[in-house]
Amino acid sequence: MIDIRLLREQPDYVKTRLAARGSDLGECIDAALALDGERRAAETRLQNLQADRNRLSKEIGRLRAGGNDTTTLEAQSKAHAAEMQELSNQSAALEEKQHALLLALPNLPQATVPAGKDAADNTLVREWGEKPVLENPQDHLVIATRLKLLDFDRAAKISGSGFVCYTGPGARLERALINFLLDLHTREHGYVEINPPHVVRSEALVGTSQLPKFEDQQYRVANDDLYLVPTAEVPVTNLHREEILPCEALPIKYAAYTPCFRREAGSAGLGTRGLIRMHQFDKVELVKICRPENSHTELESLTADAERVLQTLGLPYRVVELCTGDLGFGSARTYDIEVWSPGQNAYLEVSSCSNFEDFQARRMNLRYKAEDGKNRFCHTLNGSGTALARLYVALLENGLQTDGSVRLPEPLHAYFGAGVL
RNA sequence: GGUGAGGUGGCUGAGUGGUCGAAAGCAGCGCUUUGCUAAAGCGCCGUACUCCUAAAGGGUACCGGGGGUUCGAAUCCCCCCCUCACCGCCA
Repeated sequence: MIDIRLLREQPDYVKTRLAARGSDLGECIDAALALDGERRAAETRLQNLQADRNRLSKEIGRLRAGGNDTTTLEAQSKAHAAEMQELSNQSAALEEKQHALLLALPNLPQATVPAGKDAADNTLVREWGEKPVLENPQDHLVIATRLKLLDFDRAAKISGSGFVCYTGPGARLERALINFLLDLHTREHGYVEINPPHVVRSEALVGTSQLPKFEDQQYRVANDDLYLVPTAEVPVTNLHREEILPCEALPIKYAAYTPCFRREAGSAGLGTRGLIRMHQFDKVELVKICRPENSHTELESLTADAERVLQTLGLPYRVVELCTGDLGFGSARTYDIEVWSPGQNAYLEVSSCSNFEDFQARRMNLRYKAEDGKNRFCHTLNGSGTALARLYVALLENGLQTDGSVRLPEPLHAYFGAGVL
């Protein structure tokens, strides 16, 4: 959520920065500012009346204690009751409208984020690894079907399209990847492992800005008004919602595995074959909560931690920085890590490492107590430690041998128990 | 699903309808004493909004949320939410 004060004091600055995202939010901002003015006028008037009433009430108390008559003062105090009621209703209504508008505004991109319209304008930051030379690259779906790792047809029977059933060694490999990632991040990168609830309240989704704007992307459990998590970012970031953290507790680093549920309503990509885009997928997420002055370097190290996964597995990848037009709703800056997929002959996003600055923290009222005693908003960051389905794709396609088998990278052997599928 | 107990400032925890924004303690900050540490003493120490060009300084609101009673509500009444405990049912 954008600071209303920034909006009030530098509306044009906010407008130009948001305009870089490509959607014109000028009207929305003007509306919020107009409401702000109205609200404050009503509040000021109300507060003056309240001050008046408080003074009279005190006076009445004093007089009564002395046994004096107070009917005149009581009448005076009552005189403004109707107007006060009206003003109070007004300012509450205005406040609510303004809040709704503010929740609908995306985060400001950082000044250094390259300007651009869509993914085509993202900038290449670095590349790593050698693409394997394959005589006959195959799509992961072909490989997985031959090796009986996945069963899409039966998954569709029980859950509909967009779901997969991992079978036999296929299921075992998925489990191996989860363990491998959690161990890597907790043992070598200093993250604390979290296993959060997979179903959350709406407030949690508001906190990480999936709601109110992206309601139609969420799976809702109607009976209890709960939501299936679209990413572990939601429960894990919200762990400290409404808290004031001691400054020495920062940075907080969490790693969490959860399945992720997304309706992908209106998504063109859902037609994609295989594992690339599904309603349910596994992910190991990294979340950091840090001090504002450190969030810049924390994003770099978060990205490095996520890259380390691919380096350890020897999978070629590249890092791109998202341009202003491609940036997610809550993000001020994002690096995408894209793994090479020989079967698609393209790069696939596996990790999205974002700095939300204080955008989420303001929504969650997540603060820390600074050395000077002031409570300040934290900065939050996260990186999808890896969308496992796409990592899975990359492993199958990059590890394909001439005999049709798939060789797994050595670091996985301890988890999978065999080097070859 | 049933019953009970609770929700007060960063934390713990008092609070009779009228100087209660709220006792006390802890934590924090400052000062004094001290060679250092420790200890002790004294003082300061909530948040949001708002008025003011700004500072200084005012004002208002906030004791889970929302209504109500009242000149006046942390305190009385109603509804809701949440937390905890126990019981039942199921895994």
